[in-house]
Amino acid sequence: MEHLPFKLLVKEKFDHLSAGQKKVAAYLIENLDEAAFKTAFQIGRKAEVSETTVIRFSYSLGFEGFSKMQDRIQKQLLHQNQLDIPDGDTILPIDDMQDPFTKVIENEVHILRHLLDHTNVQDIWKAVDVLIQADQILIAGHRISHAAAYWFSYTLSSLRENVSLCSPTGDFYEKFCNLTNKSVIVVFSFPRYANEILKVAECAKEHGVCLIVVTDRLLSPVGRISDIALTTEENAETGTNSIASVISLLDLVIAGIHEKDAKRIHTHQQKLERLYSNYEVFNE
Amino acid sequence: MEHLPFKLLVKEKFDHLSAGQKKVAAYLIENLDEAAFKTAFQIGRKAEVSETTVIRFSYSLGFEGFSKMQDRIQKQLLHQNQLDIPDGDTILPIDDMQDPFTKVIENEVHILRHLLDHTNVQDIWKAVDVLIQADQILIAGHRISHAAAYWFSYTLSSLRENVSLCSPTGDFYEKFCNLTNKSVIVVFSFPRYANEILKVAECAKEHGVCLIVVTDRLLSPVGRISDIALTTEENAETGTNSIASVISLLDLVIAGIHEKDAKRIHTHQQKLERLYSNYEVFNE
DNA sequence: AAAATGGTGAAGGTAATCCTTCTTTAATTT
DNA sequence: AAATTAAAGAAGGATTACCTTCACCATTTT
Repeated sequence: MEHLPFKLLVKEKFDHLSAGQKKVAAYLIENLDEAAFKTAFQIGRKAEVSETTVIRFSYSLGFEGFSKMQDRIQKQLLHQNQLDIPDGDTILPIDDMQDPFTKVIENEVHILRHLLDHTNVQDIWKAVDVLIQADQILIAGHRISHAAAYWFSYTLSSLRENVSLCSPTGDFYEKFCNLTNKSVIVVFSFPRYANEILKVAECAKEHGVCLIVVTDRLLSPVGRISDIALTTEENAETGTNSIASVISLLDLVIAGIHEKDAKRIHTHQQKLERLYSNYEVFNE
Repeated sequence: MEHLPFKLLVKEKFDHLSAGQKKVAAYLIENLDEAAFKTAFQIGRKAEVSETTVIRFSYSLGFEGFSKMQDRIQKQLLHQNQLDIPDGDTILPIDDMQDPFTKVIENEVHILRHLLDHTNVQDIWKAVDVLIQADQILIAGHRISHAAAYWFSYTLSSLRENVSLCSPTGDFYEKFCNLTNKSVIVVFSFPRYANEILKVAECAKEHGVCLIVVTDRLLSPVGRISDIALTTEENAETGTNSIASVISLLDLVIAGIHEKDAKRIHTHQQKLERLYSNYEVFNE
C-alpha cells in the first residue's frame, strides 16, 4: 500500500490509458474534490463517458474497484483538511525522558494551528465587528476562566472605552442594568461549567443583549445559547484544556480589531498615554 | 433553503432534540468532516445509537432525509476546501481575511517553539523543586500580569495547598506576614513594570524569602533581584508581548510539578473532588 | 477486403444503503 | 399503580450504486 498522492498516480499511468479513460483522468485531476462525493455514473456523465469506463479506469490505476478508488480519494481529502501542517522546522523527539516539556509545547502548537479552521475564522470576524460597534462591553468568567476574562478585559480596555469586567464575587446584575440593546456581553465557560455564568448568559438572552461565548465546545451549556461562539478545541482529543489556547484565540480577536479599527484605537491610546504619564508623575 | 452553516443549524435545534439525537448532534459537531463520507449506519455506531436514530435526526433538523442532510454537509465541506486551499495561482479574498490571523498564530508558534531554547530549562526545574517544597506560596502580579498570576494561583491550588494570591487592590503585607523562611513568593512583571510589584520583590529579598520572578527579560527591574527568573522572550524581536507565551511557560512549570510530585497531587485532588461534589449537592 | 484486437456503452444482477413500519421500552400523568 | 405518550431499536421493503457480462464499433493486421 503506497501512500502516493492520487494525482501523481494518475499522471504516472496516464500514457497507458485509452482515449475514454483519459477523459476520466482529465476530469478527476481538475475536479478531484468534487468527485470525492459523486457516484461512478455521475462522474461518467461529467467526463462524457459511460459509467463502465469510469469503473474500468479504477482498475487501470490498480485499484480493486471504483469503491476502493473513491475511498482513497476521500481519505486523501480528509487528511488534506486536517493535517495541512507544513512542518517547516520538524523537530524530532531526541530524548523522551529528558523533556516532558517538548511534549507540552508540541501539544500547544498543535492546538494553535487548529485554531484557524474555517468555521472559527468567520466567527472571529463576526465577534470583531460586534465588539467594535458595541456601545458597552461587559465581560464575565468564573474560577479558572476569570483569568482569561481579566486579561481580555484589560487588553480590550487599551483599545476602546466602556469595557467592564464582572468581579468573581458577583456584581453582574449591578453592571448589567447599565447596558443597552447595543451592548455586548462576553462570557467565558470551561469545564466545570460554572453555574453562575450560565445564569449570566441566560439573562443576556432574555434581555436581547448580544452574547459572545468563549468556550471549549459549540454544544457546551452556554455555547448553545450564544449568538457567537468562539471555541478552542472542537475536535477534542487532548483533555488538557490549558488556557493558553484561549488566550491565543483572543489574541486573534484583538488582532482583528486592530486590523479593522486602527484609527479609533490610535486616538484612544493617545488618551490613555496622557493619563498614564500624569499618573506616573504623581507617583514619584 | 437557507445557507446557514450546518453547525449553527445543529446548535439552533439542539434543545428540541431527544437524548439519542443529541448524541448524534455531538458526534457530528466534533467530527463533521469525517461524517461527510460515512453512512447512516456507521455514524450511528460511532455515536452509539441506531441507524434509525441518525435518520430521524436529519428529519428533526428539517431535511427530507439522511441523504439530503449528507448532501448539505458535503457541499459545505467542498466550499470550505475550495476557499481554504488556493492552488498557488488564485488568491481568494478569504485568504486576505485569514492572513492577519495566520500571522499571529505563526508568530506564537515561533515563540512557543523557541521557549525551550531561550529559557533555561534548568531554571524551570529549579522553580518546580522550590514550588513543591515550599510550605506556602504567595503570588502577585499587577495590571495585565494579574491575569497570569490569577491563572497560576488557581492552577497551583488544584495541585497543592497553601497557595495564595495577592489582590490587585493591595493586600500584600497582610499576606506576607504569614510567610516563613521556607515560603516562596512568585511575582509577575511585564512592561510597563508596575512599581508595586518591585516593592513586593524587594520586600521578599529583605526578609530572605525565596523569590521566583516571571518576566520578559532577565535584566528587567525585578528580574535582576530574583532567585529564580523565568523569562518568556529573552531575545525579544516581536514587540507584541502577548501573555499567551507566559501561560505556556507556566504550563511547563505545572507539567514539571506533575512529573515530580504526582503522588501528592493525586491525594490533594481527591480531597478537592470530595469538596466539589458536596458543594454541587448543595447547589441544586 | 476479411479477420482480429481492443475499447466502449447498455442491460441486468448483486450488494449496500436508505427509509418505513412495527414492536418494545422508558418515562410521565392520571 | 394503570394508562398514555414519546422514543429507540429491529426487521423488512424499496431504492440506489457498483460491478459483470454481452453486444457493437473502431482501428489495425493479414
